[in-house]
Amino acid sequence: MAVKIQKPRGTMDIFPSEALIWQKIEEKATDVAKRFGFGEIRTPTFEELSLFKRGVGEVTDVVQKEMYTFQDRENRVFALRPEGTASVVRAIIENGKTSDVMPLRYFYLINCFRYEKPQAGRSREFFQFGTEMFGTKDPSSDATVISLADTLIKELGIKDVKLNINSIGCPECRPKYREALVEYFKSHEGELCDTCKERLKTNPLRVLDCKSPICSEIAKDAPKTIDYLCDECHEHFEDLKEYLKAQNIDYTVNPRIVRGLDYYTKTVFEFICDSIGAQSTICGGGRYDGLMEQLGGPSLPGIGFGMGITRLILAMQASGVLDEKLPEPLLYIAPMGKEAKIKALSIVANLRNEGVYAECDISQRSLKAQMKYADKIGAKYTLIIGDSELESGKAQLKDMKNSTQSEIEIDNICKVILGK
RNA sequence: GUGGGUAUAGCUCAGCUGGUUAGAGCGUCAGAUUGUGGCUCUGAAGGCCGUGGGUUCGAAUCUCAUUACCCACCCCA
Repeated sequence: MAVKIQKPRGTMDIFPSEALIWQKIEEKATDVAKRFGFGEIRTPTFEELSLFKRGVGEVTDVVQKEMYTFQDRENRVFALRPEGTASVVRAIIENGKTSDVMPLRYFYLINCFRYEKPQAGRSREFFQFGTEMFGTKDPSSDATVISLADTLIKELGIKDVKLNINSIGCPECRPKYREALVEYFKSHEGELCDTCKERLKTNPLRVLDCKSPICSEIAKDAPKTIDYLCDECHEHFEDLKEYLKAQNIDYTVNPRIVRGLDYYTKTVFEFICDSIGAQSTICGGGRYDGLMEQLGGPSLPGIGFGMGITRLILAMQASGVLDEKLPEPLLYIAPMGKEAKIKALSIVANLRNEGVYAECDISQRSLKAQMKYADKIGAKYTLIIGDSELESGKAQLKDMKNSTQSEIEIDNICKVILGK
């Protein structure tokens, strides 16, 4: 026997009944994005490795230990995209979209790849709905992008979601904050967990959202970014809060949310759903005013978010709103004999051309088996065509729900069915 | 990368302290007097018990390794 081949670790197979949920989310996301003036953008699945190094940040975990990189035949080094933003920025610059009407607004539905250890809500190939807006630094644009995410989450029926917002400042004010933070944690260095001792040197901001009880207790009294914001960032954050209120969006200011991608500035936010396990962030995003310039484009402020599709599905399951059903045929035709089969195929073809889901036997099954099959696939009506029916031109149309039959002209079947 | 748990039929699971041909329910397919589904009944297909070593007269059962899955850390969507 041949050796079985398994799917790569952390990937998934999706079959029709589950794909329905994906389709619903994709349709809804596309629809909501459209209402906010966002158009779809599609970019390559892989890019030059250096794009992500420069875009996401050389010292981030994502770039340092989670990328799928490879060389092609000419020894060019590429990486499967670990996120969507860097590619969009690259595409905007490369295609001169920076001369388009501002703000630029794009959304995407993509697969991303990160070499991680799989767990609930986390896989190696994962899928996200993302949006990017460039060309406005006004806080009302932050509020608009957050509203887009909020609208989609609500329309998908997801319950018990909390919006956390924070501001992590700009290159102007962040160094001062960082300094104060390091100083504070240094005074508690002995009590911190080992990873946090390390983080204190590499990325002190991350100590803030360590989940170890001791660290989080210490972090409670740590200096807050919002107390160290420069005037501009402070005003931006205050305005954002006002604009969120104006749109009836509930939020919590959480001074401890810190994003792991380097490009964020000022506003950062997360939508959190606690009922789906440890990976509870269903949407994360923020402002990245320096990214466009960082990647060789003009200085254009930007803001956006990413939403994990599988996490949305988990959240929808937890909210009990998954009721998608596979389509059921309006008509099933059971032909007896070749002449009848020819007739059945022609009727079914006509109905399909009219946009109706119809089936007839394609497996040489007995009549009894055909009726069973029609029942299993949920056919609304069945029609049996045999020699006598062909001769008389009339047949019994059976309503499968209440078992009633009515005589119809075979040549009229399309009209009758379309009227149902 | 670090921990903990799990692995028997397509699915959900039995299988007592190692003992002959490996079990159930559901599902699939086929039948139950020749052209009518749902209920019931009968039958069939489908497992080298995740994979590879070891202990033993004998391993689904004990042991080691490996792979995958689940959960958590980490990180993030």
